[in-house]
Amino acid sequence: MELNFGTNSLDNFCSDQDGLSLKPLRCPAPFLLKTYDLLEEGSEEKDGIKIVSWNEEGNGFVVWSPAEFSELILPRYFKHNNFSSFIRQLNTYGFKKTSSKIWEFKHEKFQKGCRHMLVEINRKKCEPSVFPQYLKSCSEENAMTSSSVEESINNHEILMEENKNLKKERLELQMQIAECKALEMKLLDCLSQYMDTSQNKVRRL
Amino acid sequence: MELNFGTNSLDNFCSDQDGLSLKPLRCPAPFLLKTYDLLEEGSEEKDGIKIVSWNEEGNGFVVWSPAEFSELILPRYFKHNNFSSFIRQLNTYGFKKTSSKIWEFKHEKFQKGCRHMLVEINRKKCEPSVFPQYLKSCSEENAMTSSSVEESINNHEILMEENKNLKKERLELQMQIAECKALEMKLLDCLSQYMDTSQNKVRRL
DNA sequence: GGGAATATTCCC
DNA sequence: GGGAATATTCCC
Repeated sequence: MELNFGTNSLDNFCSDQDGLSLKPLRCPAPFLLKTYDLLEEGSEEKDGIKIVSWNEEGNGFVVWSPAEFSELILPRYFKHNNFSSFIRQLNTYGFKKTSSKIWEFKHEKFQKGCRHMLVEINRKKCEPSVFPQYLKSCSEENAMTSSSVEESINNHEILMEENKNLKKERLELQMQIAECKALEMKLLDCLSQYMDTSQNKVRRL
Repeated sequence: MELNFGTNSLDNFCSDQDGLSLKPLRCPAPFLLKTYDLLEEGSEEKDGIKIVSWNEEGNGFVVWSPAEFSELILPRYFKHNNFSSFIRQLNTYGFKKTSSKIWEFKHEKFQKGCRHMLVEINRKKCEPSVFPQYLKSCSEENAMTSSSVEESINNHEILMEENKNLKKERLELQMQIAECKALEMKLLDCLSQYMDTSQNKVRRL
């Protein structure tokens, strides 16, 4: 079974140590904590050969032996033993592979001795571009060489599929709009605050 | 580690048995297959006491002993040993708890001896409540019962109409988003200009 | 029970 | 590398 590393909570707020002032403190994502801890918890070795470690500069890490890493390390920290799933997560959090020769990964905010910086690493949101590719949902099935009944059923299914996709797309667009509106509010808020501040500044002078 | 049950693929299409006609066949979701198999693979017992089994009528199943079920059964089929995660999945797929006294669950399409019916069980889609749900109605009409030719034509026209409207709506939403983005740009511009201006003002004073 | 975030898988 | 579906977790 999986080890438990203190913070398993999925939300990003923790209570303060003193238990009184409940100022919301950000917690790093579980994936980041586990990956960091995995590097700190002893230089992982097998038969005297390093499996995974921080790099020389301490500003990245190297998986020296992906096979051993997947088999021995991953299942101790995650619910799987697939190297590719681990990579997928690294990408999700914006890590970059630095070399085509070795499995070295870097992220500006992922550095040896800087566990506190992990909070600044954010999961990438999937933000569709302003005009999404509605070309994708277009159905391009030509294989209707059978009787007209089948054909009609087939057409029906294609229509249903397209319909379903359109509804999904609509929802996504509506959510995008909501996000835009939220951002507008923030900007307006920011603008008005700025105006206040600088007016005061002028007044004081 | 987890057992592997034939179909682990996450997409819902399988190739035909004969390997020639590649008509897409739906595969049940992994969760459903595992839950079904878990019930078929021997009456799970511990010390002569049933842990989980089909109910009398074979139209549902009962977790007789949640503690043993979580500890012994779940990790053999899933990547966890949490009863509540299992329940969460059941809810996601539309199962209903039938009693407040025992952990019995039913789904119309989940019946003993009917593994093939699992394909008809669909995951509930999460539609955020922020927006009006005037889209919730049409999703699962497969059963064209009797003199279905006229009906099918009728349905077809309705679908076409709905489809057309959806595309129109999409365009409108995309335009709304474009406007939002433009406004955002203006606001940002305004903000930066304002900052410049007021800094200059301060400098002059 | 279900919304929503993160994790894992599969596919392009 | 990343999109998208399903799985798992956490919270209300």
